[in-house]
Amino acid sequence: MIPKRSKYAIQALKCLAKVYREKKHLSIATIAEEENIPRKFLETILLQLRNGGMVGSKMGATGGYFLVKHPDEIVLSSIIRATGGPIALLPCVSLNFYEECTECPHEELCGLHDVMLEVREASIHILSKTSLADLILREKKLLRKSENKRK
Amino acid sequence: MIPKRSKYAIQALKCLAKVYREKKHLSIATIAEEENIPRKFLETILLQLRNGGMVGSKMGATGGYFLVKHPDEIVLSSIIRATGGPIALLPCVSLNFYEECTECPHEELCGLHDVMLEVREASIHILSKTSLADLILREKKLLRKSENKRK
DNA sequence: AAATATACTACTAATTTAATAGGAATTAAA
DNA sequence: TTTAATTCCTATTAAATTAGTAGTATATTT
Ligand code: FES
Ligand code: FES
Repeated sequence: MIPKRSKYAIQALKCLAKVYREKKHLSIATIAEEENIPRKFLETILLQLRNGGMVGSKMGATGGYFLVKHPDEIVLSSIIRATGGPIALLPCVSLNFYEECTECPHEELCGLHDVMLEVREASIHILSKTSLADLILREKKLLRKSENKRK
Repeated sequence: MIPKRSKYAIQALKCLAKVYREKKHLSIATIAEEENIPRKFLETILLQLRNGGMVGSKMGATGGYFLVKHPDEIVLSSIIRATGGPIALLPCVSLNFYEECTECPHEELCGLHDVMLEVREASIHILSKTSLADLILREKKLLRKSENKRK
């Protein structure tokens, strides 16, 4: 499971992606309300994303946050990583939260390690080819599909 | 990440799988030492696996645990599930730990949900085709490979 | 009987994550 | 130049989860 922090980050960035073309920026409060995220919590998340160079901010009244890259270029795996979420199922196969398995004598000889590497690769493959733009596109498709059903 | 509990369970079952043919059973203490797992913790894990019908036990002196199914038929996904480990990256796409996303208005219209479903499917696909027997086989292959390298 | 196991339940400790608090700094507009 | 709106930053608290332990009952073999 990824932390809520990472999920909230994805939601917030999706929100910003939607206004990217108009070069608008959104305030924390706006995003928090839109996406049902606790405002103060979101504040720390956006700060983290800004320090990680994923978003930009403008201070003062009428300030806010905005994407610094095109929604096509921001992929889910980097958002999860930037917010400290592990993708792998075991620490010994995690790129960013690597920890040795004290109970396994040799990582290179461990069958479980080997399988979990494959799982990680499969997950990362999907998460790093899916961008914010893709996410929005998917939602449009899902909406069309559900409208067709209703008929 | 899956809990340590699940990792320990896989290790312990792999241990039991290795003696399956000889119809032997192993004591908790033996497995704990072999696999570097805290004995008392392993006790609770094996109990859970027994209550879940994955292993059998024999009480009393010379007692111990043994597999009730062939190592070919016990797959990683069921071990992880039996020990309460989530495989999905979000509760809203978890089969066994499902929880609604309070912040997303409609699950069917959520792009993130959609992507995370794919990730879950990919992970489960690997984990449910890998059995204890496969794990042991993999380790044999890894050993051969590392021996060749050393030459 | 003694020794060696599992069965069971409850508890404690440790860690992590989620969320909040509160004020400083910045900017735009009244 | 004051006021209102906003980000910036750090510390703290609260909540939840997980890891691990303790202790005793029960069963089986020798
Ligand atoms: S090395 Fe990590 S599971 Fe064995
Ligand atoms: S419904 Fe779970 S992420 Fe949107």
